[in-house]
Amino acid sequence: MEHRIDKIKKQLHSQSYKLTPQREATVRVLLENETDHLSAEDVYLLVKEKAPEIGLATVYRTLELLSELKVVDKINFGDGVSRYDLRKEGAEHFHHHLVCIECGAVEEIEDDLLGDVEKIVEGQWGFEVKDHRLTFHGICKVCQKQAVAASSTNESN
Amino acid sequence: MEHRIDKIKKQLHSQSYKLTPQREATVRVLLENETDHLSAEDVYLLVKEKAPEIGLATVYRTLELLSELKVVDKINFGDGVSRYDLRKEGAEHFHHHLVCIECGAVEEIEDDLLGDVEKIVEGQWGFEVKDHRLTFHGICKVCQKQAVAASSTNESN
DNA sequence: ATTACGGCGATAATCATTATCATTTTAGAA
DNA sequence: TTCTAAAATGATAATGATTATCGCCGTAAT
Repeated sequence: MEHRIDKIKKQLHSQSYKLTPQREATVRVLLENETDHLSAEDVYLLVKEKAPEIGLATVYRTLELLSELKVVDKINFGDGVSRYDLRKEGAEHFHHHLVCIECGAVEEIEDDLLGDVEKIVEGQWGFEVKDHRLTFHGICKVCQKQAVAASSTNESN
Repeated sequence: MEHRIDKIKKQLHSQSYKLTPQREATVRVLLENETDHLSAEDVYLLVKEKAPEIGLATVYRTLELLSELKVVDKINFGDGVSRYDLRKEGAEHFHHHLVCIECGAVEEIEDDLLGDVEKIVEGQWGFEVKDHRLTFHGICKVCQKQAVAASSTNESN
């Protein structure tokens, strides 16, 4: 953890930004909730537990800054809010998401699934790919099971 | 065009919705600007040219309705607004986008690039894919050329 | 003709995000 | 260490997209 904080600190310094206590607290919250997809409000509430004096605007500013530095990715699942997702260590590409349309659960996929597709896009469309966003919408394992269970209960229908 | 309007009319009727003049005017605007990615405000202004009495709220309501019926897809490129994109005739899948980070141009790709990837997701993660969103961010052909031109002009640097 | 209801337009309300501004903190320079 | 300019912060106002409300209208069935 400290290692990753240090790394982010260096990234900030390289652009002559500082790792202020507020920024550090925000980064720690992101690290501690790496598997979630927190909104700015979520982050704000969590940071407040450790640093109650922080303001919402500062959280927004910090998330925006981290986003510019590509430390986090700003994503949007179609509900009205932006969510912030820490890039994995040394991750070249943005990871992918599986969003369940039943329960809303979001699962992450780290594997690079798009290598071939990117080659096609670059070759066939002459488009120089810098990043991508891939989200699948569908039914997660858990909800599939529940659907099966529900249909066997109501077999009379 | 009339054929597609008819089809949408039937889709509405099948859920006991009506194709009112306002809804028809909105659909026509979408059909006439099929290659664009209009925001609700954009649609509103265009519909107003034909039907000046229409209200913004009605446009939002209509777009929401069409979205539920899967006649349009609601997409989000990270600027603060939702955009609405007509599904192609008989398109099984949502199409993909290439967004240029230089000039903001958006190109569409109709080809199904994700067949193999979806198989992996279904097989390896047990996730039942219903739909997907794929957007590449990068540099479009035009901006690539301009970058080359600019660098040859400034070769002294 | 009456009524019930879906749909409408105008506009107020909401909610996430951004801008403003006075104050505080910080990193060097003196 | 003290001073100073720039950067950062917190509180809050402003913005802007979207949604909710509400009174009214047109239609279709009674």
